[in-house]
Amino acid sequence: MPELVSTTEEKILQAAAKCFTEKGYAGTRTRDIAEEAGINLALLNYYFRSKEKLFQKIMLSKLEQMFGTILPILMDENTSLEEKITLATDKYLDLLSENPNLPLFIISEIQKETSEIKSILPIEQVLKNSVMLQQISNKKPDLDPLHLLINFLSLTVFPFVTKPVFQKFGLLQDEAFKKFIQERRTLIPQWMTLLLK
Amino acid sequence: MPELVSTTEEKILQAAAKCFTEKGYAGTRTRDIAEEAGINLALLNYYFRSKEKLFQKIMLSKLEQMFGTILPILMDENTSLEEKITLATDKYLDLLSENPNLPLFIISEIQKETSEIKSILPIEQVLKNSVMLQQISNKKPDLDPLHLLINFLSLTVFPFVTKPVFQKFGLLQDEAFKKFIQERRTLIPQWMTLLLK
DNA sequence: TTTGGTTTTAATCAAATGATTAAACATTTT
DNA sequence: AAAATGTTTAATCATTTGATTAAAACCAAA
Repeated sequence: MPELVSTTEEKILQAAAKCFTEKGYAGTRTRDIAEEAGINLALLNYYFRSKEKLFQKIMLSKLEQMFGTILPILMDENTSLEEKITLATDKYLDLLSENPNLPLFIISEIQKETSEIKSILPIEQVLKNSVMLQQISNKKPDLDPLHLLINFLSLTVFPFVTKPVFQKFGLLQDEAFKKFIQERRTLIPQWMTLLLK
Repeated sequence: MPELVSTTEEKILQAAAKCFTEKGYAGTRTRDIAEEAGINLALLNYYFRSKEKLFQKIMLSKLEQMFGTILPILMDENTSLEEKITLATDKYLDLLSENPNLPLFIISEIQKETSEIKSILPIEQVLKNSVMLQQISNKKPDLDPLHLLINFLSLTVFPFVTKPVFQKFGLLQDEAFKKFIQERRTLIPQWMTLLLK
């Protein structure tokens, strides 16, 4: 969804987000970003000092986009587990329909990354004490609740991660994929209910 | 599992597989591969002509590893759906435990790739006519069987794809992850049975 | 031991790439 | 308007990187 771009800085950020998420850090040349943004190559360094620094900015914003959406839902004390699941399904399918390669970008860059991300986003503590994990444990005391949380993420996120594979193999083109995701919007909560029984 | 390496060609192939799967095509320098293999840089070109050609060889072998394991199971006319599921779960959890970043490598490189992979691996026809999809359709005539196939792949493969993320965030270290996967070996068939009811 | 092919090495090339610089241009301040 | 500050540009630098070359080392057959 092309936002209205004004300042040079914003143009660079948007172009960088596009290049990095499509081609990864190593596969993106600073000249790609400059061209995509329609600016002079030197401006990139003028505004962001280096390719690495620019990348950090993009990665951080993508991490916030990815986890900022779902964490508040998982932490909410005032909703039931069922409500959390339908809410999270809806929010995530919306977010990922708009940003299909958001998860793949984060996953593959984190795998390559050597630096410490833990410090900027303390997911561990947040997740371990999350209300949702508690609620799952209550329903299924005999099972590590992480299984069901990962099942939920799998059912929701995995289709987007593998989208390029299916499309390259001629399976599930754009329209069909849209319909497919639309169907899962109601199916995933039903499936999760079954798994929680 | 470090195989016994003999010829130079094999050393290069193994080193290339390691580098490419860990750092991707763009993130790997031919010098990395040479160093990892303990050979002179020029030998890489002597044996494989170019980085690109070497990469194609690795990618093809990884695709075969990834799909060669499961396709025969999905196509088998002589096993029930339930047997297929337990068999495929076992085979895949074994394969992925040995090669944790196999799926992420294939997915992210295919996403970046512009070339045509369809021709070398005609997944589409194979999958669409697979016995397993038929068997799923028989059990759940009202649902696109692709949903359940993708659910199965999600439950099985997704944990490995997101492994680096969880580990970077201090969640699920090596031993815990092993145990986690071990648990899923029996859980996934149970869950699939529920979803097929 | 010589011969003839194969494999390996060190040195080097050309292109690509991240970054910098000095000057030009634009905008704001005085 | 002039000066000062901020932004943009073209040109260039220094490294990195994929690839090549010519010579050396190796090895099996004669």
